[in-house]
Amino acid sequence: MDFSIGELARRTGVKVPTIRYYEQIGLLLPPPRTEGQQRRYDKKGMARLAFIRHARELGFDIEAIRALLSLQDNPNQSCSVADQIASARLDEVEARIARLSSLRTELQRMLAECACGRVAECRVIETLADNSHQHGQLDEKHAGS
Amino acid sequence: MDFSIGELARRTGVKVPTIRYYEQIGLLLPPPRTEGQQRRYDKKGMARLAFIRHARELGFDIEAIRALLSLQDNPNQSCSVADQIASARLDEVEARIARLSSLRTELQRMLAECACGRVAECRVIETLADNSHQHGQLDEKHAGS
DNA sequence: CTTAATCCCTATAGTGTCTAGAGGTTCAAG
DNA sequence: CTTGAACCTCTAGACACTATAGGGATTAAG
Repeated sequence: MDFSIGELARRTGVKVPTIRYYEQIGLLLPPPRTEGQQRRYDKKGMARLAFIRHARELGFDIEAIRALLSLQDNPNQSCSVADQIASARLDEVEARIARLSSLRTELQRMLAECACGRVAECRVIETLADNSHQHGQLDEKHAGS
Repeated sequence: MDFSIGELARRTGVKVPTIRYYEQIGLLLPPPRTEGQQRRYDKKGMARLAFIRHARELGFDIEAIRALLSLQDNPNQSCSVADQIASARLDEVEARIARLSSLRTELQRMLAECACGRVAECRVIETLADNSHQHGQLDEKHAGS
């Protein structure tokens, strides 16, 4: 009914050192140990790790996950905070898609020219170098693998 | 017509030490200096930096940006080289768009289904806690801030 | 022309999120 | 009871910044 860190890694797809790292930074609670100091996990620990992994996949940063976990831990409060976190993330994702789409168009244009044997006149910089940018925070800095 | 590093930082939203860092790693060419060794930038340098910033926001890593800039820097290089770089980047862009689109879908669904009541019924939390997900690779590792 | 405030310089060290390695210990299969 | 895979801690490295220290340059006011 309980299993080692390697088994947990296999079941969740999170690497062993990463699991230890999450424990170190307090995302995972220290699990019980065997006599020989090896970690033993149960279903609950596994669910928590799966939650973290899924959230990381969606691009939430560690602090956002910490917040989401604390909501999960006391489920009697309103979920508007969770909503807020998720919709902020959605906004980011949508903005990103829009920009990537215009970059895609430009790269396609350059490739099309190239195919015609013309020396591509590269406008990648102009594509993204619009000065109508907002100086918001850059994010997704640390989306994990 | 030319301006200091601080002014450039203000205009592009890239922090001063980051600009110096980009110069150090060769993404930005060393600009001319004043008598007193202070950097002076012009419009062209600014466009290049704005481009780098946007590309980082979109999640390109430094090496990818180096490749994109090299398209810009030597427009006379053989079409096949440019083609290779551009199409590799295009693949990356399209993969990124696909990934973000599915994130968007999932985030939208999470939010739509959340009646915004107690956390206990919160779809956002529930969706993340759902352990029936596949163990795909995490990506977007180097999305910029 | 002096002075003070503000900016800039280099160099080094620290951050977050992992990931990899060394060197040693524990566990489970046989 | 032996052996080999898996575990342990600790340290260091990768990436892309970010902050700090200690000092010099530039600019606006007086």
